[in-house]
Amino acid sequence: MTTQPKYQRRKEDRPQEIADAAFSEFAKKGYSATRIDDVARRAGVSKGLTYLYYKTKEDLFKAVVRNVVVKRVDALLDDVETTELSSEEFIRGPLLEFMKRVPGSPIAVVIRLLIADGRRHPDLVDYYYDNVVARGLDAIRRFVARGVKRGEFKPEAAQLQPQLFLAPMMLSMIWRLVFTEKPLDTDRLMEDQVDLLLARIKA
Amino acid sequence: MTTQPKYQRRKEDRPQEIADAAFSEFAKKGYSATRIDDVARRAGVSKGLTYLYYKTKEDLFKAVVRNVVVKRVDALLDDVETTELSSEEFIRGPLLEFMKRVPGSPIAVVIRLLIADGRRHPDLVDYYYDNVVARGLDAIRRFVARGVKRGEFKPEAAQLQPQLFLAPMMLSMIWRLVFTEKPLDTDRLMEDQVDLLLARIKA
DNA sequence: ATACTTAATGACTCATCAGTCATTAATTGC
DNA sequence: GCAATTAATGACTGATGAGTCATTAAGTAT
Repeated sequence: MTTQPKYQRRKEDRPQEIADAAFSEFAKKGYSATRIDDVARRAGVSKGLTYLYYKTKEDLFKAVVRNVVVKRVDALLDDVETTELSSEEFIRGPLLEFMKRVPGSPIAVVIRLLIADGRRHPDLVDYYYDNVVARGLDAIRRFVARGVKRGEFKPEAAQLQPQLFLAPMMLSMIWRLVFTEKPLDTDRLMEDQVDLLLARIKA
Repeated sequence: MTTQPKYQRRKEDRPQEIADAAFSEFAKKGYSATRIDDVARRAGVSKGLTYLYYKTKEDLFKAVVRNVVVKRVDALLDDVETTELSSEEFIRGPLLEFMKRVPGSPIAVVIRLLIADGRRHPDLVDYYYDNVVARGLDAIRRFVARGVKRGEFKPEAAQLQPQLFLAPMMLSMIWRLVFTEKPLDTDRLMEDQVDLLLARIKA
């Protein structure tokens, strides 16, 4: 019987594992109610190790948010730029699908964390705004402009605030976060908004 | 020179004063970052007195939410029932005005608290849902139904989810809470949504 | 005036938890 | 194999803050 080691050294994987565990804990309990001890236990490491890779709890929090955010946004934005679909088809297809997924995704969790604790982490809010919100809104604007240029949308469409597309998604997120068990057909909400908007802007 | 007393006994006013102070502190820092000591100082009383009127921090939190909520909702709902205006006039007038005020009002602060800490206070969420959300949604539904009956709206209007009216208000609230300094014409957002909806449902 | 009731105080306790660091042991290089 | 390196541990510290309670003194009744 070989004496099995108490642990293995895995300096490449630990930071990611700790960040993943932290995401789960933050998602479950929010920032301040989450204890580093719990994060460590979930990641299967000691408390001390967490501090080897992340100097403070705040550092860990920021790493988690950046982590979750960066991965998700790029795919859709690329899609917007390269799609072969007509504007209406793209909106009713990939864009709607994306929006429907958001309220149940980790993005919703990050939003909750930003709402709850954003004021204590202004640089994080800025980061999120620059990398998600600004880019997303800009993509919508360019997409609509392209539709106008192609003659698919009326010229006035360019005047619309892009947030109008996202408002039901936002409400759906909040609804699910707060009133988890109360029913709401969030998919239909977003479909109806798309209908309203397309009826208004289609050429 | 009369020796002036160190304090006055004002058992009628203290609870309200403490709740008001707590609202300000919760609004500024969120639930868990707020210390009872700060609440007491702001209310001009000692920490111990807070515990005379509110057994725990959680009790105080609940009192604050109920306090803010109850006052605001009734006025508008009465208005919906008794207005002499046509449906469109009412929507473009009093309803829109109300919605525009919400993102900057204490209601927004309560929403933030519910998003951040609602999961630890499920009975509070229920209370809020029953007294604000359910009543508000129901009022919109009845209002639309009345418009249909009067021939102002198409019959299909009754099928709309009332949340569609509120989505931009929700987004505006969150935007202001998180991205305080980033510009967004939240008033126009709500006006545009009302335009979209009226265009769809007007008879 | 005097005794009584209770609003109000603030020093204290106790639990929690972020962050430290001396120690242990897995791995690497020779 | 053996030493050097450093990933990883976990007991400890110090600060913080919720909640307590013995004490004080403002108001009230007699």
